[in-house]
Amino acid sequence: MDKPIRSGCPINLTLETLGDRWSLIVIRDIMFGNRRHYRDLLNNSEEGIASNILADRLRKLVEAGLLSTSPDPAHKQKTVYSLAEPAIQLVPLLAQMGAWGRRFTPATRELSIRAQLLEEGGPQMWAAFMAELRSLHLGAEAPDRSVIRELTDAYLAALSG
Amino acid sequence: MDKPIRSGCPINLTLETLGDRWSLIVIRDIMFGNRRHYRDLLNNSEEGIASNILADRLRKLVEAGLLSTSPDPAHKQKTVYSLAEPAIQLVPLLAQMGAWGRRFTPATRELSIRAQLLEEGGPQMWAAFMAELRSLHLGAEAPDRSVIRELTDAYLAALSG
DNA sequence: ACAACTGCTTGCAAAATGCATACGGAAAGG
DNA sequence: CCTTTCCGTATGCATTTTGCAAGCAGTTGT
Repeated sequence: MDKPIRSGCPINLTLETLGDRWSLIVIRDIMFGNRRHYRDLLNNSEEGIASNILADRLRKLVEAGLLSTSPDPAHKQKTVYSLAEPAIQLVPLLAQMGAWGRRFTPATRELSIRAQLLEEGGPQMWAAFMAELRSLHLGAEAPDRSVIRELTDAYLAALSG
Repeated sequence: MDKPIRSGCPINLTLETLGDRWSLIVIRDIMFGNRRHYRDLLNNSEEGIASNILADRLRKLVEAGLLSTSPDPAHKQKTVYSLAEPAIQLVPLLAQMGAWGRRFTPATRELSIRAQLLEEGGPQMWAAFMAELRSLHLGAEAPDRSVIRELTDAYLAALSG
């Protein structure tokens, strides 16, 4: 059942886990958009992910230990998807991806604001963001600083500006 | 001919450029292994890339401005592949990928040594590495520090240790 | 002269992706 | 209640991507 590992190189293994067009998109939406349900991820997907692909990726990411699921107490049919610690530690990777994309791809201004903030904030801001994610997803204590609010405010300001 | 862009998000655009199983593997081998020719990339591939996939990726990466080609003065049939500036600026991204893979995947010890060094070296070491790559690939002046040698020495030591 | 090597292509099978539609059950609105 | 909408998927099917083996015309080393 397990597909064979191509090599023990950490870069290769990261690619074998996350190196497709959708896995990191799903994690990005959960992380930055706080989308916790399947429908939320499906309908508010900026890129228009297909329903079967989304279901498949969620299943694989749970299997790989990057996400966890729990029933939604407020709605018997809903499943809540949460980031596990390995996914939370993708913050620096996603920050670098945003930084690179901002420089070398035709990213739009509004969608680049958050990447810019996260790049300028550096490792200190990433750590604050991860602390906040541990609070939102793992039940850790809430930190003082809300990076998500900082990012969202900047994004909304860019939209209206 | 151009495939349509799915969204202007910098993370998505980075994935559309590099988010497949092989593109970053090819860049990694050129960057860390200094493999500059097609056969070198094909035969010394740790992961066993297929010849048609390699040819396709090299073509796409050149098109995307990440690599450039030049004739090899010493061999009329050989093409030299060089990293362009956008690829050199993937160093921080690859460093983060190595760091994540080292923590959360079953990476082998020997192949993780370089990732560990690059992680511990931090942005300062990344900058030195990029300066060295600009010297090797873009004809810039040679820097004092050779990060490639540091990495290779550590790797060879790990092999024999 | 000849074998080995150069970058790359071709044919073809297998797998992944994309899209529309369907699902049984649960919630929401009248 | 009763109907509509919403829930997280599954299914069928076409298209695209990947993977593997073999081949090719020209160049190089022996």
